[in-house]
Amino acid sequence: MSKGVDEIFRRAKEGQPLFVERNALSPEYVPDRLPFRDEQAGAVAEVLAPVLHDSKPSNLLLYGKTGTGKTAVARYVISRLRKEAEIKQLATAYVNTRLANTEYRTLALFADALGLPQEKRIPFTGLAIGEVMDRIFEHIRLTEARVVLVLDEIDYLVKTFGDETLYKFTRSNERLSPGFVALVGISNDLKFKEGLDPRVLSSLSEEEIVFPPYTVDELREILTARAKTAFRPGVASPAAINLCAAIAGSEHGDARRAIDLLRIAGEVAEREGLREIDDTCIRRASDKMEHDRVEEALRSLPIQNKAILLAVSKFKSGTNTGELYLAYANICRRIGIEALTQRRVSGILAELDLLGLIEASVVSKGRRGRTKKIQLLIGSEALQKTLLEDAALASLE
DNA sequence: CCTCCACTGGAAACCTAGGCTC
DNA sequence: GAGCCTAGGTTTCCAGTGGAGG
Repeated sequence: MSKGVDEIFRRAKEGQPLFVERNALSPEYVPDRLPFRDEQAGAVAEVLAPVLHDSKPSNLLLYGKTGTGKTAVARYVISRLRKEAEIKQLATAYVNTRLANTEYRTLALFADALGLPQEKRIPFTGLAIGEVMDRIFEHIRLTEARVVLVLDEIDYLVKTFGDETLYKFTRSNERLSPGFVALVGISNDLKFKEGLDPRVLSSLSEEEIVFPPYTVDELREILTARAKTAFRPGVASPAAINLCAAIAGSEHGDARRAIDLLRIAGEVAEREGLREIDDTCIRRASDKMEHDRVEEALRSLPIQNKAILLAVSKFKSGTNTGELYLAYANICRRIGIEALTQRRVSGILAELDLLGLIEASVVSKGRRGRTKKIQLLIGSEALQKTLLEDAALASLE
């Protein structure tokens, strides 16, 4: 055991660090220049420019698939805007509505970004949505704040909670003058406008900018630029960068994935004590990303979902809802937790399906009824190993 | 063509944990 | 402290259903 540790330390000491600026490959990093996005950045800047003359800019929608640079462009332009702006009351906020997860928390994060005074702070639960809204508007009115609010993954907000909140935002500005709230919406979903109230739509999409996916060539150039700041010279060869760009490019030009891949490949190479990133590192990084994704998903599951998954893993060749429920109830008994109802278990199975951990499709077996056909999509050994790390399940050894 | 199984999945009610105001 | 609010997970109830076997 200790030999392995020593070995790792020895190698780490001998090998030179490959990174000089690891941050340049982190997801939050906003580079000085955004290659291939000059046009879009310029367009965003043009829309927001009126802020500099203290008037409210048009609301704006940014469209494009994941990893096409929407968020980066928005952040980039906002940071430049802050630099230029002489108005004291300028406030900018960025909220990712999917990460915020609920309407309430989206508003709470927005309020945080505005810096509401201590006694007006939004607690993480307990207030009516309307009350939160009132506090925010009240604050903006009192401080005469000029606010640019970026709502990332706005399609998620609308899809799950409706467009009520957006409607209120778009209608609030009369009351706030001379302050205002300008919205910058970011959406992955090109069709999300269809479900929107026409009044919201016309106000929200006063301006629209579309972000096309990156081509493999563009990805390559982006990676080359990032690699130059991130690594020592010679660490990331053109061939290595090509491969990263190709792997990510085959998944619809997602720059975020490409950058993650390169960073992780660099970490793999560093740990191995290599001088440069080779193909094997990249392949392993690619596997690791997939593996981490699954493991992370497993770990963060509630205990009931874990018990259900564990029950699924007992059936080598698939099972159905009724049979699974018995196995699950048995596990619950053994670890001493209350079993959920079959209705709920059925719902959780659908959630696990959505996460890509199992496949649960409805099949009809004629006289023998209708049920979900359930199949594990990941290795059952790895799954059990990860799940049994949970103290509550450990007694199943 | 009809039946009837073993569920599915929608709807509504309920519960808990948190926080508000008075 | 009472009585109100919310989010989010769960239970209860139940009408609905695809298709193999009759």
